[in-house]
Amino acid sequence: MAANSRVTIAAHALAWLELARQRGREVLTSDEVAASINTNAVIIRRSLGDLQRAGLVTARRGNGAGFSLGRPAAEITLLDIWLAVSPEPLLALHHSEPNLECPVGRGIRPVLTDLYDEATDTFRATLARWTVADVLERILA
Amino acid sequence: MAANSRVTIAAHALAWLELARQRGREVLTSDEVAASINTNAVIIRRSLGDLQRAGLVTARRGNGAGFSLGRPAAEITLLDIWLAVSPEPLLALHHSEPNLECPVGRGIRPVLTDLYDEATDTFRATLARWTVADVLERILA
DNA sequence: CCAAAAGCAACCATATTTGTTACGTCCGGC
DNA sequence: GCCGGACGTAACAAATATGGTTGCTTTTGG
Repeated sequence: MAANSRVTIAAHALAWLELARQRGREVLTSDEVAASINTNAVIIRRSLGDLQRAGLVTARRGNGAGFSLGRPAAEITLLDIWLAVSPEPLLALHHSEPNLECPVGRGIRPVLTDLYDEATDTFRATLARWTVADVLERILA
Repeated sequence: MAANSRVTIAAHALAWLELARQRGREVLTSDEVAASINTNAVIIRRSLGDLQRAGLVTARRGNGAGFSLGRPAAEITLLDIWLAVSPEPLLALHHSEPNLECPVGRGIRPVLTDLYDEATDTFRATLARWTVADVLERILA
């Protein structure tokens, strides 16, 4: 259980929702999504809950309820997913404050922050170039 | 203690080694490096041990020993550091195998692998544009 | 009203990271 | 050749995150 797989879970769920939609099933339950991903339904509800808060899916409760895409699959990028489910930085700064008596300890944090932000931005830009529709298309190809 | 700060620790240590070198101290002990980073000397020896295995620093043992840069600071990039300190994937695939009965479960892994690799490559490319000398220069500016 | 399904809280097991202690190993200097 | 300083490393603890599981509450269509 090292690196987190939340983007994977969420992308899988969205691709599956879209495929089901194309097949005429507008709504899937968390159990049905969980069956494809081979995990627990609670995990799916947690993940899709994040996506719902970001507007990427809609959830209906009550009898006959379930999840649907919140907007067309071609308008949901992997960046949208990443932002919805994984708010952690890719690289962390010091855990405890460095020694401010030392010139390096005093000045390094803003420099690394800038640098990490720059790298993270390029990472995000790549994710932004892919949509759920693209992913599903490549899966079915 | 969530996200790991190993790149930060290693970059800090290298910048500090370079500054010491410019000031005439070719060798620093793990205790001296730890003092700037405000952590334990064992953490430094572990981190610099990784860097040594990658050739980024040299370690001398015995009396009066310590660590020095393995090559000029202008020739050590942040990517070198990232690769040296055991880079985990930025995004993980499924934790347990998805349901292969489902078209999405069957096909999604290579697609996401490709996509994650592409994003990771751009992340790495940004790290590769920065050297320890650049970082130190910006710290002192 | 009822039943189905999301929402949610409380756990548990596992893994990782950082930190700490302790000890082995190496090696320059006396 | 010994000695002491410093790296190398193993073992362990505390804190945190993740994934998983169970059980209960809430919502809502029929």
